[in-house]
Amino acid sequence: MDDQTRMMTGLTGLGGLAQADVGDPDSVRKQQSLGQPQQDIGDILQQIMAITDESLDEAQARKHALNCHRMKPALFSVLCEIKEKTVLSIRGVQEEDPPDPQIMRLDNMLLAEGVSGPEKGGGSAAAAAAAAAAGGSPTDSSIEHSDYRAKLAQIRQIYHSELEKYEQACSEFTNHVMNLLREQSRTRPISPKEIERMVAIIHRKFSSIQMQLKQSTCEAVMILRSRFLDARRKRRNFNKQATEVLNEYFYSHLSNPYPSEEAKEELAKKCGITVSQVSNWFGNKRIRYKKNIGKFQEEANLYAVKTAVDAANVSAQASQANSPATPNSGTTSSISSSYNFYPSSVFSS
DNA sequence: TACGATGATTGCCA
DNA sequence: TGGCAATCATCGTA
Repeated sequence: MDDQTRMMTGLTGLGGLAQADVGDPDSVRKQQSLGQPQQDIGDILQQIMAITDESLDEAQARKHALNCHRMKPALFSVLCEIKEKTVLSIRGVQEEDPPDPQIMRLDNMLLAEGVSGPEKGGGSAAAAAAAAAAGGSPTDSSIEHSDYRAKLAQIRQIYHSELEKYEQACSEFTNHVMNLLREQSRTRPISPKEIERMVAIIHRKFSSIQMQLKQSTCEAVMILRSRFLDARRKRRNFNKQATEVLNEYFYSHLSNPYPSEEAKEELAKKCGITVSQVSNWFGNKRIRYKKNIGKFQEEANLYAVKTAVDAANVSAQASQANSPATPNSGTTSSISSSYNFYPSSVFSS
C-alpha cells in the first residue's frame, strides 16, 4: 500500500468535512451522520493550508474545529507517518553517531588528572614526583606540592561549576523546545519520535559546547603541569651532601666510573634523588672530566685525601675495638671500594 | 647582568 | 639499551 492510498484509507471518515462548515462542529456532525459523499482528501488539506490566508479569528475558529474533529487523530498519525518516511528517515541514518573519540580522549585525560570523577591524588603524586626530579628540598617540594594541588582544585571547581551551568541550560532549553513542540503538535504533525530527534539534536549542539569546556580545561591542566612539572624549568642543584656522595663514588672508581644498577640505586637512595638523575650525573661527570682533566685534578686530590682520612679513621676505630682490621670490601657495600688516585686508563673511549 | 656551573634532554651509535 | 656528545635551560655568584 503506497502512502497516498494509506492516507486516503486512513482519512475515509473525514468525508464531508470540506463541504460542511469546518468552523461549525454541529454542521460537520450533521453532514457526517447523514452519510454525505466522501470529499476528496485534497480539499481537506487545502482548507488546512488555507488557514494562513485567513484572518486570525477565522483561523483560530477553523483550527479549533479541526482539533475537535473525531478523525483528527487519524489524520495526525497518517501525516506523521508520511513525514517520518519522507524526511526524517534520511536524517535518522546520520544521527546514530558513535561516541566522539575526541570527547573520549578529553574525558580520559580529565579523569586521569583528577579534574573529573572522584577527587584523587594523581596530580599530587605527579607534583611530588616532579619536585623529587627537580632535586628540591622536602620543604620546597611540599610547598610546590600544595600549590599545585590548590591550583588543580581551582581548575576542578571551575570545571564542575561550568559543567553544572551547561547541564542546567541544556535541560532548560530541551524542556522549552519539547513543550513548544508538544504545543505545536496540536496543529501540525509532530510525532513523539520527531521530538526525541529534536532533543538529540539539541544535546549534540550542547555537547559541542561541553567539548570546548573540556578542551580548555585540559589546556589549563597542561599549562599547570608544564609550569610545575617541567623539571628543566624547575631545576635545582643537588644539595652539597648528595654531590659529595656522588663525587666520592666517582673519584674512587675513576678507573671505571660506571656504577652498576644496584650501585645507582644505592647512590640514589643516599642522595635522595632518582636513579635516572644518578645516571645523568655520571654521564655529565664523565664527559666533563674527560674534557678537562686538569681542571678536575684538584677536586680529585681533595676526594683522595678525604677517602684516605676516612679509611684511617675506620682503621683506628677497628684497632681500638681490639679486633683485626677489616678491609673496606668487607662491608660489602656496593658503593664503597678502594680509591684509584692515578687511574691507568681514564674511560674506555 | 654576565658568566661559569650544572642538571636535563636529544640524537646518534655500538 | 646504555653511553657519548652536543645543547638547552636554569642556578648561583661575583
